[in-house]
Amino acid sequence: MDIQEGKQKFIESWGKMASDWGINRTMAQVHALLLIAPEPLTADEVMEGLSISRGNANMNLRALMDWGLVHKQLKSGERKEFFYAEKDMWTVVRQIMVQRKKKELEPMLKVLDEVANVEANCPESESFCQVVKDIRMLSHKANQTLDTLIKADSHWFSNIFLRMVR
Amino acid sequence: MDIQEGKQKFIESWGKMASDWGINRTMAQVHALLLIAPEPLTADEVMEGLSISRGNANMNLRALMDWGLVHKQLKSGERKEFFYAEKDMWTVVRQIMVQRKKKELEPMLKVLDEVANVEANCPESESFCQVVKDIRMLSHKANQTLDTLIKADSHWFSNIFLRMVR
DNA sequence: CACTGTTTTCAATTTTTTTTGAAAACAAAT
DNA sequence: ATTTGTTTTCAAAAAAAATTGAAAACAGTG
Repeated sequence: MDIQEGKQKFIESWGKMASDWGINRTMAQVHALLLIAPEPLTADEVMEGLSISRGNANMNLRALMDWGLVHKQLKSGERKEFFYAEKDMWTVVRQIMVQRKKKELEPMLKVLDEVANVEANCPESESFCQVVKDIRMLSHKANQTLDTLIKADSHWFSNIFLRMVR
Repeated sequence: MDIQEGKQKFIESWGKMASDWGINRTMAQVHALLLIAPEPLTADEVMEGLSISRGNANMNLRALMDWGLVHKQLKSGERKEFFYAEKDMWTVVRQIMVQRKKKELEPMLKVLDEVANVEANCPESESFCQVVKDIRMLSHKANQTLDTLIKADSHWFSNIFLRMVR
């Protein structure tokens, strides 16, 4: 396998994994392309590199910026915009946690909390209340854990892992 | 909100969260329905309860059994099959980790390891090699952590959380 | 202001994923 | 071996998600 093949494989694989996790495949491929690019790229280079349309490239670049995974760079003199990916992987992981927590975990927690108010008249529906209670507890724990991880720095994060694995 | 509304909301919300995470929404709704059911349900009750077709119900029940989240029960005398969900939430989480690790993390790791063999001639493509190296390390750590969590029992798991959050 | 290179938008199209439902397969009971 | 109640399969249909591309908007420049 040469470098070119390797890059190709990496981009594909990153896209595949993302789509398994409910993230637009192309968005992840744009991300991968920028991650391994030695220099910031223009929208045209992204279109070219992945054989996608201008609209698609633009939308996914914007989405990546919303996620805080990609940034825009303006080169003085140049009219074009350049894009580069955040390369610190701990920051990447953190941003993903921030976004998914906000968009997915928190709405679920809200519903669970609302539903838990029904629990007052619980005996009527034993198993429902028990399940809600358990999931609610687990989700709140997960939420706390995420908060902690998000605040943690990379070094601290490694420690956590070590402690768990030991 | 009454119990009935509460159940409805829970099923919807569980389905929404699942589809955000790349899991078939209906599969999660079937799961939710069985989770809160006080007794095992037949395929017909699932169809009825979620207004879905027989084929759909059957496929998603099977998928849930493959994931180890739902089990089949045969009642002696009865011709029909009954289905019930695993209700221990730690087991549910564990099974989900097992499956997703196998289907998603491991293939990605395999690709990263292959791609990493290119690293020998790395200086050619500095940023690519660096990114692969970082992601590879992080993924291997995540993999180890999952292995540990999967082996852990519920009590141990709570401890981990406490240690992290503290 | 008019020109030019660029980004953004979004309705229409394409692709992917999910769902349906009827036919086939299966299995218990007679 | 046939009937009966049930589950499974899978091609076709429907629904959802992603993508295109051309027009509009935008922003420097002369």
